[in-house]
Amino acid sequence: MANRSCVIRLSRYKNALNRLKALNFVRVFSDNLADAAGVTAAQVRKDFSLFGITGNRRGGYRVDELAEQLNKILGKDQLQEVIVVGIGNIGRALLHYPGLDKSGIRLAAGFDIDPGKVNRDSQPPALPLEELVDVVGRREVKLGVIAVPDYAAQQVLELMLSAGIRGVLNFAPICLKSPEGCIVHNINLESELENLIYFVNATENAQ
Amino acid sequence: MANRSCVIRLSRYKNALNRLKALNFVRVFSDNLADAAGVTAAQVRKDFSLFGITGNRRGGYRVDELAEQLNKILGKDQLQEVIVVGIGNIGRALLHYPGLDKSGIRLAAGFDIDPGKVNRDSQPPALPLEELVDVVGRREVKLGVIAVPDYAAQQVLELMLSAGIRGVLNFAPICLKSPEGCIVHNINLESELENLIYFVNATENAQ
DNA sequence: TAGATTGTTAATCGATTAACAATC
DNA sequence: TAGATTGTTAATCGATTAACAATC
Repeated sequence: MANRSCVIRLSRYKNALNRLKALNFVRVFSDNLADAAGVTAAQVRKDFSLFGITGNRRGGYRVDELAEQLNKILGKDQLQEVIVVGIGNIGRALLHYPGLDKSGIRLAAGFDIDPGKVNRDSQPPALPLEELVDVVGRREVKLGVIAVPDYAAQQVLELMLSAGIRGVLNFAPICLKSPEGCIVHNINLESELENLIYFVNATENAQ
Repeated sequence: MANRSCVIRLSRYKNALNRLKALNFVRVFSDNLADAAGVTAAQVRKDFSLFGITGNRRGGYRVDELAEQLNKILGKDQLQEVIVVGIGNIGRALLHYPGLDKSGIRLAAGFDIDPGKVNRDSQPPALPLEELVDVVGRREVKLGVIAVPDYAAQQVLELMLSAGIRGVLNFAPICLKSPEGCIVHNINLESELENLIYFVNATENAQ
């Protein structure tokens, strides 16, 4: 199994390929993809070999074939439904994030504990939290986003687990651990900014 | 200089320490912090030694001293101002992200190219893009967030650079490279979901 | 064929973990 | 002192890079 960094690179290759496809490119070399993704050509070929993806010696890779293989690895060969819990600033923004539908990801519904946030007619609909288990079970949703305050995040994760969610993106400012049978990735705005601050200071002082 | 993973761990230690402080803890062991951050105790001590942070053999670390040292490394000993460019769904959500002010980060202003988005009375104010260079220069802002559509991201980055921004968080769905003298971190919702999808499928098939 | 690019092996690099002497 | 925890060195692990034979 590949690691997180490797899969992020695959996403980048895939995005670069889509751009090349739009430009009617037929073939691409590991060198080209390396430039596009900001890595070395050896890295590109190594990543591909990990997934048994092969090209032609001397002829590089066929853009369409390669795109198809990467799409399959990244689950883009089938519709992926995602739910969002917490319809505050972040949750609402994610529910209306543009461009996801074009890439095979559908935001199925938002959920909130506040009845005032419910709106069954919006697209995607905003539903009461009590309906989460039912919707997730019925539509076999595998992915969820947590966008609630920190004190509610753990509870929401447990609700998602009981409903059958298998992968979670957590935007709440608390580090949730991946429980058995589920993968949780944490995205913390404050940590990201602190990271940036550290490196800005570090490079400044290095000069 | 530490790497990104290490600095993310420092943020986690810092957050755990703040919680311990609120509970009036005076001392903490590497074991405790390891549990809180989901790493090994050896990792914690190794991270600290990289920054010359020392505790007491047998006595662990003083919570207040340790918190202060980590805060300094992460720039939390001084106010950090941040600007946001692009007042769409994501930009607006980030501008009103709660809790940042409590942690020494101030969202100074939002900027948008659309005059209809301008609102000088909102908190933080929403200003026309033309005023970015002036505001950033006058207040010596070092950090910026990009929340514009993909086709505008590179231009916005260049504007930020010319204004003197040194660290950028890019939420636009295109991978921006760090130019000379500036650090860019990309956060791409689609890639994050693709990542999750890959690992969900990979663990499912492994069973 | 000659030349260029892949696919893979080996070498390098860096980060994490284990172990344990130092010491509070 | 005896016991527990640090700080650091060495060992391990894994990922990246370099190199080059295979081959289109």
